[in-house]
Amino acid sequence: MGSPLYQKVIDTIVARIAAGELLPGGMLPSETQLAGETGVSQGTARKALMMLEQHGILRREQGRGTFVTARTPDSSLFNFFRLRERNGEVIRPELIDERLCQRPATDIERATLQGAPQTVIEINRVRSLQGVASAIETAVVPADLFSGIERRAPLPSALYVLYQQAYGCIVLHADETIVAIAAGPEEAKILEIGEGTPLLQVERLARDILGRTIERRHSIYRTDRLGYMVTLD
Amino acid sequence: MGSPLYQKVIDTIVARIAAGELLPGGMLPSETQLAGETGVSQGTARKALMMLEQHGILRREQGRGTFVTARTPDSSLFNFFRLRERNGEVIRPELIDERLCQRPATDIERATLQGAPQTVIEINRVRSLQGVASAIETAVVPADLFSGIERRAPLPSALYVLYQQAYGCIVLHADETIVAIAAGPEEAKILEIGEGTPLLQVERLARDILGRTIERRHSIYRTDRLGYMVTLD
DNA sequence: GAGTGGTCTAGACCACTTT
DNA sequence: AAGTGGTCTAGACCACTCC
Repeated sequence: MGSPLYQKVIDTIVARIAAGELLPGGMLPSETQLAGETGVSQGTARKALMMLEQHGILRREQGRGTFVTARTPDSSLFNFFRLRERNGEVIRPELIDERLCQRPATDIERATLQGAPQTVIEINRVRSLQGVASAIETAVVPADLFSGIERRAPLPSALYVLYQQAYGCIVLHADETIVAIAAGPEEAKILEIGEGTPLLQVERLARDILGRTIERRHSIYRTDRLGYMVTLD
Repeated sequence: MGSPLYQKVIDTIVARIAAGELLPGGMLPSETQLAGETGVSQGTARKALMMLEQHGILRREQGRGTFVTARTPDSSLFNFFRLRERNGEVIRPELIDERLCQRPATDIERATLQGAPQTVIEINRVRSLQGVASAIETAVVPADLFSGIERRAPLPSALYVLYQQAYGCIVLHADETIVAIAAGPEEAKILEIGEGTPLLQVERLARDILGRTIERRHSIYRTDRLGYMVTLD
């Protein structure tokens, strides 16, 4: 094998997390223990741990230990819900409507979602921000990967916490395409705005810790008082 | 001093780059040389170099050496111009109009831009994408930091390359706020669209290698055929 | 072949947290 | 006091690039 030793250590840790042996929030063995288990030196185990920390998979605290990053409602909100007040403050969205349905996957869903699923679950939700209906979200996930999710309704506000806790899918990364659209009759009615009002449309592909695309999400936001904040580097 | 040794190494390298002693694209001394110069071990110098590589400030190539990241027109386009075709392909924008003016800074500009400038340069440009006027950009920079920039008109398409090559400001990071707006009479005329057409408005604060906010940028995009692509993690 | 970064080891000491 | 991660060192060997 041409891969470095630390990569093997990384792979075993990621596999253990994905398999549920290491639970989010749980503590890993110490550097020396891990080194012994995997047959490498402490420095090499350390390198693996530091790389996983930088990927956001682990959290390390001096004097305490190394822990699996838990996707809490707060961290999920902060990382993957990008609507902010104009001054940058985080907003707590409120769920005001939710519908789930199971349906055949479209071609593009089959082509992009993990496992090329024949069937998907579609989750339609409307969120209210500061008392104003402001977001229409449609999440689509493979039915086989998230079997039984429809029986868990009503779902928590932060879906990614559910994905992690109930299905072991830790969402770490998302690619988004943002465009401006005019409100159609549907959106106008739900958001209580005039037809033609400019809205932000965000298409998201979310990937989990294993790099699998596990969700397609289509969101529409009112941005008359709020802004969608992102970072480039 | 309570700071680790590698931080000192990082600081000296960043200072040398900011001072123009190390030019973008230029090669740094080898790990062992750098270790000797700064009085640390090779491993410590290595750690500093790796951290700078992860911040995008350096680029390391096995067998060749370590180089200062050069902001080329291509890399600048790729990193900081996020309009893409719907399939994700990069687009080369064309400059079709440019105006510069010098004016007093507004309160918010003085509060956010490096050095609390009294005077700023405003750069207004219109870009065409695939033959269609599609972007109206307004960049505002401190006049003292970019003195004489008005005499360089017409400016290159990639402003960040100019900032780097002529003024030593290496832009590495940007925070953006995105909202949907309706085209007003001005935008409608320039972009040859109907008033009220939904447009994407992006407000950007760009920071350089020293963490200084050196540019405020206000961009308006047609997104009827293109999309603004970003990544979250 | 000489010089570069990439990997790996073994061990030392420090700072912090917990008991 | 014991255990954890954080820093630092010194040295080895490998893979790659360039001459």
